[in-house]
Amino acid sequence: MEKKNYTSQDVAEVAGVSQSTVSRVFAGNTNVSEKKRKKILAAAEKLGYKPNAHARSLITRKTMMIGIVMRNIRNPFYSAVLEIFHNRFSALGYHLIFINSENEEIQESEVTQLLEYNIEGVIITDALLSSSASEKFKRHGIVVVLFNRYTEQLESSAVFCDNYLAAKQIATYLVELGHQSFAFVSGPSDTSTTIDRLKGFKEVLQERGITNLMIEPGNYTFESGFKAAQELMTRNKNIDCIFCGNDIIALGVMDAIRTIGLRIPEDVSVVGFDNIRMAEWPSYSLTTWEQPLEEMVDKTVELLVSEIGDTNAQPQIVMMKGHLVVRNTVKSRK
Amino acid sequence: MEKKNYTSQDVAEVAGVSQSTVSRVFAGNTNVSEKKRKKILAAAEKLGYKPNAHARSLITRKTMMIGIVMRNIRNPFYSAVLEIFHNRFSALGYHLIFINSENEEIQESEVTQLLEYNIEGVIITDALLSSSASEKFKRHGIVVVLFNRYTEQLESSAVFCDNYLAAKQIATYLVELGHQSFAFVSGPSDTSTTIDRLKGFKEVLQERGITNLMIEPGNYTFESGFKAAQELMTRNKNIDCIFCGNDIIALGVMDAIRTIGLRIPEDVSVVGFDNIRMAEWPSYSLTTWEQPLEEMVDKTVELLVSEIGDTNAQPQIVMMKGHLVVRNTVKSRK
DNA sequence: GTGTAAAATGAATACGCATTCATTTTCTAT
DNA sequence: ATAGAAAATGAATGCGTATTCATTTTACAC
Repeated sequence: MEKKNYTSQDVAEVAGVSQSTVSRVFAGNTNVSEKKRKKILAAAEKLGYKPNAHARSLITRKTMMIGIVMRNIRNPFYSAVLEIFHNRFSALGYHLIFINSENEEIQESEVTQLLEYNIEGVIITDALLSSSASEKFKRHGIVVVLFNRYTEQLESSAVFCDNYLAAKQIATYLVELGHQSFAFVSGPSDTSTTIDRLKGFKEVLQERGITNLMIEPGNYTFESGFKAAQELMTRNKNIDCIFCGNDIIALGVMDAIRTIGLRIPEDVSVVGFDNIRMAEWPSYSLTTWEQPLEEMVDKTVELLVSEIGDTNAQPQIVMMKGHLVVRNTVKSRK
Repeated sequence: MEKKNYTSQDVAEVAGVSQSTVSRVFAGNTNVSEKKRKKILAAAEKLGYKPNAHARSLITRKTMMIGIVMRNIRNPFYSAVLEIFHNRFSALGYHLIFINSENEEIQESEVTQLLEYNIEGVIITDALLSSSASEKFKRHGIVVVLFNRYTEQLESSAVFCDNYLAAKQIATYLVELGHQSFAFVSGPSDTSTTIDRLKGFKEVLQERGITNLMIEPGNYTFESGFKAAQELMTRNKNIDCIFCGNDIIALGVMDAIRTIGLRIPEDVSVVGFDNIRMAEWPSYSLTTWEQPLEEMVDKTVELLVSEIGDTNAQPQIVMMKGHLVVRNTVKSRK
């Protein structure tokens, strides 16, 4: 059993044609007679020939590779994101190089590796993009699109939910249902999602003259939500609603509250963000904000692909809406 | 702002040396004088040069790329698996091409694409490997290691938990606590995990002369667990324990049972498999079997890397143990 | 200083393919 | 049948690198 990787030259010899013609067949070039095409395909089949993507990319300058950088793949929201991105890119013939950034910021070495592979674009989800990294990508003509994030400098395109507006609507909803004492469990304080969600929430409360808002830091994990809720409820027993930076925090918050012996929503209302699948599990049945995940991914892919084709495209910011999904974790207190 | 991708030739000209010498520096070859090395690095820095991985792989015949095929990334077990695999391979300088197989079996087109990229190895997790695909990989000298799976023909290495033994111990545990009426919610019936877990469970019951075992099909999702439990409990109200094919099924089963109005573990005991993080969430506190995830990944990586280096390595089967994690979903009925 | 071994260097080449350009073959209109 | 256009083909070339081989430079012992 041979393990040799056959080349287009080998196929050409078996088929009795030139290497050029073999190449034309596999590049989808139409200028090949049907007779030779069949001969070539037969020879290729016999040899088990497949084109070498690396040699090809050297000439075409297309690698059909996209980098996707995530930090918290264990957050079900991002598992779903990854799945959908894969489906979309796969359909377009692109391949995904998966990078799980262990640190908040994407690391230099990770950037370098992506550069060496000449990826055509990169999607940054819940990791931070340093301006140094951003510049490197730009310098090498690699398209960057931020997903569920944006940077102030608007140096790369970004697709995200209007977190500010969503938080305002959630706050309004809670206020109008008669809640009095508010708490917010945040994600990392340097992420745009956290900043905007807090900002919108705070603003509405201020407008309504409500001052008792407690803010507890979290990091978008169940454990941080659990701890935050314990902390909050011991510091202030009057809290009657908690807005959580994301769903996974909300689940932790709910478990903590129940562990203390309080009931949801009778004693405390809880609202999440994302609408991950678990939010609708009967144990939680969480009222939350649904991000239009599929549409966000679609738009991201669309932006990325179009910018790959266009060397001097301008960065675009796409903000989506989403909507409140009412389940059973909020109670009217009027 | 130039967007040109500079080559080793460009660096050579700036540094006043030959292309060979530049290549030597970036390939880590030591035969370069310190003086020229510095000049070259300075020139490379100035130009923003980076080696081209594709051109390099053409010569070295090493792509440093590994394919990882998963089917159900939304199962938290596999999110964790992906994260750990990435960490390990990243440390070794390998890159991960992520494939989310939408079908049970890895598709021909996916195999072809991986082949064209000359990946050095592929890890198949919860997808099925057709013998046609397996043969293709083998034919092209691509190492295959199955993770949490194996095939009867032993044509590729595999790392998995001893599901048969684990299921036997779980069955024994339940029997000795005095349970009388058993149910099993399975995964897809053609996976080795399902087959072995069912086999071990069944055998112990037979040994003990217990015949009332109900088997309900599932597919390793929450929804399937939920539905299965509804079905089981309406068909047979006496069931006092349910062994679930994996944790995510178990969570669905628990929610269904509680929705019906029964209590866990007072009315029904539930046991899962995997020990995903959610299993220890207070809402569930699931008794389950822990798979030694990190060790399994480590072993898989070790096997893969060693087989990459050794063209005629023999397939190895590595079976690990794991252990029961007792929480609060099983009650003694004696 | 000379002679020799070792280290450093550059020219040339190959990796596998797509593409350009020149040439040959086939097709169409008359 | 023949001119002319169109299609098909092959030879040659280059993508960016690592590596071999021959040559030059340096280091070292005497």
